Amino acid sequence: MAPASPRRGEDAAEDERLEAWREFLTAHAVLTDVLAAELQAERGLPLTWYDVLFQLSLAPGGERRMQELAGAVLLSKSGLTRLVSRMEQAGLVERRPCPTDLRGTIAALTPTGTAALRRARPVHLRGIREHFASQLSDDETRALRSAFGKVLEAARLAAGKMIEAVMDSRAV
Amino acid sequence: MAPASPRRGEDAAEDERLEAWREFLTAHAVLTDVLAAELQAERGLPLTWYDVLFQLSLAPGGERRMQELAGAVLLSKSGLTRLVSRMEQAGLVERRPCPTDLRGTIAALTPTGTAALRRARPVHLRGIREHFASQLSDDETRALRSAFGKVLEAARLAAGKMIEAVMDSRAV
DNA sequence: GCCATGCCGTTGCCTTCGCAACCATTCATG
DNA sequence: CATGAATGGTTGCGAAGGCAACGGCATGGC
Repeated sequence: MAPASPRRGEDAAEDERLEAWREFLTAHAVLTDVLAAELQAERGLPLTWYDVLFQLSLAPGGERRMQELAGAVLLSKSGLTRLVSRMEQAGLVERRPCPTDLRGTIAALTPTGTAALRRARPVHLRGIREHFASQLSDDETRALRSAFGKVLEAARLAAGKMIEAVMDSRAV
Repeated sequence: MAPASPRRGEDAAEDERLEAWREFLTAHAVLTDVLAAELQAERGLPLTWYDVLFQLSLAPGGERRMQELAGAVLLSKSGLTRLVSRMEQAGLVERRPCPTDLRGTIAALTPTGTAALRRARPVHLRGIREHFASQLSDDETRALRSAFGKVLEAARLAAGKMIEAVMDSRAV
């Protein structure tokens, strides 16, 4: 733990980590761009729409409360209100009143929405595989999961409140 | 309808990778939110502004051509035009004509901008260390860099192909 | 039962960003 | 050189999302 010239080694290790951070940012930007463009080109579906359809499909009955859904797709409530309105107008989703809470609104998949998701999902999964998953060795996959796990845990501690809703039912 | 038994191992490995993808997305969302909020709260500086200041500080003379800078901060050229305009109005950056190309514009750090970066950098670095770098072991750091490197190469290739596809579809 | 307080979803307003059109300049080609 | 194609930066326009405020409803304390 006490090498002869500690600063040099520590700085180099630090630089590696900062470089990893920059690559992390770049990889995210490039990947989401490519995946969104593919989905749009091949299925005419924005990635945010896909995300909503998918999160709804995970829920029993294909329906969820607005607030809950907002957390799942990482949007503010106003952002989700408008996103759902656009999708409703396109016929992919419908609103209905919540029977147990008259304040609430439920967003639900329509048959059209279900069909759109069924058509889009293979395209998106193929993209994730092609551009991300297939690039990882088993070791790298393990390392990533371990690293992200720790990062998320730390972030939860640091920002607690900010993150609460985020990890709940968030999947590909 | 996946095949029953013979592909179990492969599917499990696939699921691990999709899980890694999901964590990747969540980690990015959470981290950038936290870091942006910290920088804004402690230095009143949006993350995008920091990014511009930092990229300029890397260049000799603290100045870069607009187009080049746009690539470095992952914005479209119109996006950068307006971002630089805002920062110019705040006095952090200045525009000057490019001496070797009359079409070009150079964005350059002002003393104020340099000072703002000097004040903000420790805060941001502390955040990256605290929420990201310090969570990674040396092995994980290596794995991340290797993984991101491959992902980026593949994604850029794919992005290139998409551009070609667009060109082709225009039937020049 | 009643009221104060808080939560849900929507809306107005604002910011940020991308695309495409545009002008000025450069470059390639004859 | 002359001229058509390409490039650099800005701008108009529109899409998307966050914040704060609002009205309707829920709920705990009395």
